[in-house]
Amino acid sequence: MADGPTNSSGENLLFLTDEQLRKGIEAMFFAYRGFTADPDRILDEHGYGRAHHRALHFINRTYGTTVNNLLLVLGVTKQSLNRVLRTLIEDGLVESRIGKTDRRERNLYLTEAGAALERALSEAQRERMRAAYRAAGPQAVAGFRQVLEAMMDDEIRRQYNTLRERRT
Amino acid sequence: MADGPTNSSGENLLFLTDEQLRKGIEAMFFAYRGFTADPDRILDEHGYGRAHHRALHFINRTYGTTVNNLLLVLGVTKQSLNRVLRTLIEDGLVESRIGKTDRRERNLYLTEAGAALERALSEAQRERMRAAYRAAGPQAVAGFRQVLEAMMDDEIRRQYNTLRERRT
DNA sequence: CTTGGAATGTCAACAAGGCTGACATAAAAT
DNA sequence: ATTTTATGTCAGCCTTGTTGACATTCCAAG
Repeated sequence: MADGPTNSSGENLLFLTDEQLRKGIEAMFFAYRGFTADPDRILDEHGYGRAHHRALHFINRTYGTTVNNLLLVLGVTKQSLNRVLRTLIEDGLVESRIGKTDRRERNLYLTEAGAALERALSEAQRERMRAAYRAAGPQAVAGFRQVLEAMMDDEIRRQYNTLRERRT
Repeated sequence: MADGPTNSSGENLLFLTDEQLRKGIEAMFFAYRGFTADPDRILDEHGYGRAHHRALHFINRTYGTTVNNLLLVLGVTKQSLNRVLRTLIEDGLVESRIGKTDRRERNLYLTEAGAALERALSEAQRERMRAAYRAAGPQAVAGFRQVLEAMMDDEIRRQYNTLRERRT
């Protein structure tokens, strides 16, 4: 099952052929397609795209976040994010309130309808993730997370690690 | 390290909270960004996008593949693929030969220049994958691959499994 | 053999969502 | 008080997805 010989501590003896790495690359590509497939279907019914999903997800996660905050996490330009936000606000899924301390900022919140769509999307995605986790087992899940974390860019990993438990 | 209690065989006792699953979802999102970051930079210098990378990758992998074959793997429409292929052919990175047995088909090959770019792209991507694998260790890598496979759609998993070793 | 359908690939036009540039407004600094 | 900086919005471009229309080639039914 392991991809090469190891010593007792399981470190430093990974012999990785280009072919093994290539296989990993393709696994990542194909798995990501599966990962987005279910929410994509739901989004399509509502006339939205993946960009809307990402926005809903992170607004839900960090209640009252600002536009600036959001685009740091999403890694897109504010102009690009703005288009998506505008439609979500117009459609009544997101509420944008002028900042209390800094009136340049806009604090973002999901409305009831926004929260409902977010729930539907993330439930579909969680369902697939849950099934994959169940099929692979807890040890595999731990390894999965370790490799993914190691694959992130450094600043992003910090972002990722500052997630804290939240109630919906 | 495990995500929940397990019995001796490590199966069937995964208690997955929504928060744990949400963390996995975000890990996937952020890791995929890292995964594509290095090739994206190279592509940008050449005026290409991710679509070109995918085409180069799979043409390299399955030498002489047809357009039809390719778009099944890539999961896009032939019209979309065609635009990308056309530029690659015009730029002399890909050669398109009329099929020998079926003259409707086009067999696709990388030229020397195309192979060189593919090598540069995949080397950058492999380097990140290699670093992540090294950091996480062989057991984690095995788990990573298991979860990714479980996350794919069924037909895609078949595609993925029919990969065979190839020399560049 | 011919003819009608199915398969393969190309061309055209449209939509989503990236991008940069220009700008209004608010805050901060000089 | 005025300049500089930060946040967010509006306009327009480009890549890459989409569907529709079509030419070519193959194959099967008559």
